[in-house]
Order: sequence, then C-alpha cells, then structure tokens
Amino acid sequence: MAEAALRTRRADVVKAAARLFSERGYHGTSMQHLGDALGLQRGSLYAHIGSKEELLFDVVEEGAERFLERGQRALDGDGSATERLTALLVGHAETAAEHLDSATVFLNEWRYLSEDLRAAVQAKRDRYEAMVRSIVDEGIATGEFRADADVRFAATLVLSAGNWLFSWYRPGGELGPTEIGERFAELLTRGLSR
Amino acid sequence: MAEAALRTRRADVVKAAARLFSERGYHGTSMQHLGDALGLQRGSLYAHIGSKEELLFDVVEEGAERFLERGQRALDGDGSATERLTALLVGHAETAAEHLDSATVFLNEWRYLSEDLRAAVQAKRDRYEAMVRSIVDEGIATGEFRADADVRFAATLVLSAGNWLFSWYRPGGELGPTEIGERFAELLTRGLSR
DNA sequence: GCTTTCCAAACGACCGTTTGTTTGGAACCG
DNA sequence: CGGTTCCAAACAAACGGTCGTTTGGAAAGC
Repeated sequence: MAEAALRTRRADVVKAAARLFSERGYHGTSMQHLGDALGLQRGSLYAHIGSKEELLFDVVEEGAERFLERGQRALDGDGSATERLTALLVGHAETAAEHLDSATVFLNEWRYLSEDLRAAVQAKRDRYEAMVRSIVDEGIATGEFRADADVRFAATLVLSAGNWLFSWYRPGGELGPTEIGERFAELLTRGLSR
Repeated sequence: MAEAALRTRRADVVKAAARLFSERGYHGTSMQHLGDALGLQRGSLYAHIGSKEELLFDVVEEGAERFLERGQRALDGDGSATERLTALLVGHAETAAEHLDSATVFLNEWRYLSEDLRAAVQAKRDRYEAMVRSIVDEGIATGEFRADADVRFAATLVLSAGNWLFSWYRPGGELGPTEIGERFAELLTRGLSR
C-alpha cells in the first residue's frame, strides 16, 4: 500500500512533468512551474524524485518504451511486409497520439540528458530504427518492395513521417491517428505518381 | 563604415547564438555561454542586441527566410510537378545542410518566442506549406499525380521528410544534401512497392 | 507510532539586464 | 602637425529575481 501510494504520487509528478516539458521544454520548465501545476511547494517535490534530470529520464524512457512495445507487436504479427509496415506506422501514430506529451519529450528533449542517460536512450532509438529497417529488408527479400531501394534511406523516410507527427498532430482533428498511419503507409508504398 | 562595422559585429553575435541555440536549446543557453563563445562579458553583448529574445527571433527569421527563398525558386522554375517537387526537396535539404544551425533553431526553438514574434514566424511557415501544397495540386491537376491523393496529407509527408532532416543529418556522411533531396523525391513519387 | 506527505525557510549559484566608466582609434579642425 | 571631439566597443560591478536542491519539523493516515 505504502509502495503503491508512493508510486501513485510519483506517477502524478512524472505525468505533470511530461506535460510541462513538452509544452515549455525541459530548460524552460522550472521546479516552481511543476510545483504550481501540482499544488505543491517546489521543495516538496523532492520527497518523490531524486532530481529534475531523473524526472526527464523517466519521461523519456516512458516514451521510448511505448514506441518499442508497439513496434515489436508490428514485427511479431504476421502478414506481408506492406501489412507490417502499415501496422508499424499505425502503431506509431496511435502511440504518439495517445501519449503526445511523453512522445514529444522523447523526441525533443532527450538530448538534454547527461551522457550516461542519453546513451541508454540512444540504444533504444537504435533498436527502433532497426525494427523499421528489418521490415523494409524483408519486403525487398520477398520481392514485395523495389530491389533498388536503399534500405536505410527508406527507413529514414518512414521514421521522418512518424517522428514529425508530434509537431503537427493535435487531438480533435479530422483524421484520427489510425487513419493517419494508414495513409502514410499507403503513400509511402504506392507513391504519389499514378 | 561605422554602420558596416556595427553590423558585422552584430552578425557575429547572431551566428554564435545560432550555434549555441541549436546545440543547447534557447533556454539552455545563457548570456554567459554566449559571451564566453565570443570572448566577451555577458553584459557587453547588450551593446549589440536588444534582448535575448530578439536574438532568437533574428536566428529564426534567418532560417525561415532561407527556406522561403529556395522554395520560391523551385516554384518559379519550369518543369513537371515531379521535377518541381524534386527541386523543392533538393533545395530544402541543401538549405538545411548549409545552414544547419539556424535551420535547427527555426524548427526546434521558434515556439519559445513570445506571441507577437511567433505569429510572424507562423505566417512564414504557412507560406512555405502552401508552396508544397501548390506543387502537389498542380501534379494532380495535370494528371501526373494520383487523383485520389489527399493534397494536404501528401504535403505533410513531404514536409515531414524535409523537416526531420535536421535531427539526423550531419555533414560528412555518405550522402550529400543534394542526393538526399533527390532520393526523397524519388521515393515519395514512385513509392516503395514494385 | 511509523511512514508518507508536505511546508517554510534557507543555501549558493546563476539568470537576463542595466549602469557608469574606460579604451582605442578615426574624424575633424586650427 | 597637434589637439580636440566623437564613437563604437568592451569591462567591472551591481540589480532584483529565479534556479535546483537541502534541511528540519509539522501534519495526516494507516
């Protein structure tokens, strides 16, 4: 119970930090801002966290972990390379939309982590990129995708589409995240030309 | 002469600010950092600038202006929609690569401007987006692009490819910006599938 | 009564900005 | 030519305020 209560309270702090960091940036958010958002004195926050940077790490890790989980699900599923690519992009868009704050912090603010922590995040970024590449690889191997496509380059384009989402997607738009992911995948595979 | 000397010195400050803002972020850069980079006391900077925010605005405007110029050139040129789209993406990649600092600040830090200044930048962002849309529009009108393509959505994908560049492009890689722009355009028009 | 939660207060460091003054050299004038 | 005026440029010091963090003790809830 005590554990649970601690975790609950701490989770509140992390959640508020995710929102503020995504809105104002890590360096643009002070402990005062965070305290205000939670109705606490800024000093009181240190009953729940070790440091401001630890808070940033938690938010970034949360974002990274969610993308990795959804990516793995797309890899594990069956279907053609096109279907997997679609599943990955849909999962990516849905993850970004459902957790826009931590996704934004994950993509925008992770570079302000000190070296050790940043390296841990970099490893997860690399793993995610490898997932995308493996799908493209598979598509080329099965003859589904063009053999002359540069794998790393195609993967970069897929990641660009997904990672730029946070900068323009806002809830309540005409298109939901699922449709966005599907249309991205469709355009990326079929192309714009007729 | 005096004017020119003043402008030169001020340009040095703006240039150093572009580098530091892109590396450490706007809020992560102090006037002390900036002074150190120029061999000046932080107070001495105020002989050349009005405020830190004015400095951010200058850097962001510089970045915006360069993208707009290159975009307009792609629109003014002749050729098919595919050729224009290629020209725009190549220009975009080259601009981002040649002025990576201000491009990064333009895309990453502009949101920390206060309302008035941010609105001025937003207008330029809108103009650039409209350029991309007009090319896609043209391609659909001439039958070059698929008629069932959502214009705004295709434009978003193009912008995603271009705007995410700053986060992974580093000078000295295998591919130069020109090739990057060309390959993006090729992949976007022809698609990944065979 | 023990643990969790929070406050009030303080810590030294740094923030962006302003001030008064000094410096070195160019421009002007006799 | 020598002296004066001017000016951009920089420094040293200080302004009030905020930064992230620590500490000691008081409530609150099981």
